Amino acid sequence: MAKRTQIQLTRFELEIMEVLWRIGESSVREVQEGLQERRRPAYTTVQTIFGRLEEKKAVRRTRKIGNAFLYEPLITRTSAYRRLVEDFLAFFGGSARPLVAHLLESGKLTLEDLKTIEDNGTAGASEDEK
Amino acid sequence: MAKRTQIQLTRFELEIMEVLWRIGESSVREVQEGLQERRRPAYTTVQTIFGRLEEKKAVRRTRKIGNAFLYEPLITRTSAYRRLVEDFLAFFGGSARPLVAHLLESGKLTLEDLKTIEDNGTAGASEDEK
DNA sequence: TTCGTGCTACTACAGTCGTAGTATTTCCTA
DNA sequence: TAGGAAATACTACGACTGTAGTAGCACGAA
Repeated sequence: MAKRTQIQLTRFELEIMEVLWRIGESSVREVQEGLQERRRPAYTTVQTIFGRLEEKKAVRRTRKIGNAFLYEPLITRTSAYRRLVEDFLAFFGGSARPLVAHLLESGKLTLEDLKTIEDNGTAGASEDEK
Repeated sequence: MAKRTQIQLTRFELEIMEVLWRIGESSVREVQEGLQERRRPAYTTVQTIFGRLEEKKAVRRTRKIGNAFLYEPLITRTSAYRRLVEDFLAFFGGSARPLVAHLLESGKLTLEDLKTIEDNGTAGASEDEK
């Protein structure tokens, strides 16, 4: 194991990152405005989160425009979700199969879905880093 | 929707419940001893959690043996996990498909797995309440 | 050069969680 | 019936999260 991308993000931190991944390098203001209206906390709240994301090395300041800093993501979307999923999978003994089984049983997923995923999937997985 | 079984349990609470589901109605002491040795907190810690589980209406006291209370689960394993899964799914837009897609992409799940699940699954889902 | 506006830095706070100690009560046993 | 063991009841506390206020600095416009 070389590259520890094992950063644990909270729900809200992830929402912030989501915007950052979408619009790329940007200021606190831009990210705050990038959040959907409902669920848009105060500017300083977003700022606080940026501080925490910086500590966690999930983002970094790149430069200053006017008197505002710009931030860029330091981790990829995929790696963040990887961590999230792994943690979650721990509830199911660390293995994905019981989870999928549960999803089927509870009707969250149908056999149709699986078929579709099988057909589409895997081949076209690009878009992201390793 | 009739029966709100929407109780949110934390990791540790779920571990406690897991023991309770396994061994059935039992005392704090029994549950504590039912936890695997590593990861076995102080007796009073388990007790505290039982208090919280009681507040959340996830367990209730049934009777007293000696000077100890017995507890029984008020919710089923399935419903607890349902809630857990739903919350988690929210990260993926509430739908299971993107999650499964992610699992495949990240290698957590293989196409073999899916096949197996498809073959076994669904038919034999019994074991639990509605 | 002086303001005003916006941004940063710092501080705060309540709720949840994991963790456990202490004080008090309750039972059984000798 | 008195004593000790074990359980309960209550309290605490630090880390983490979501939330935001306030003080002060910086930059651009006038």
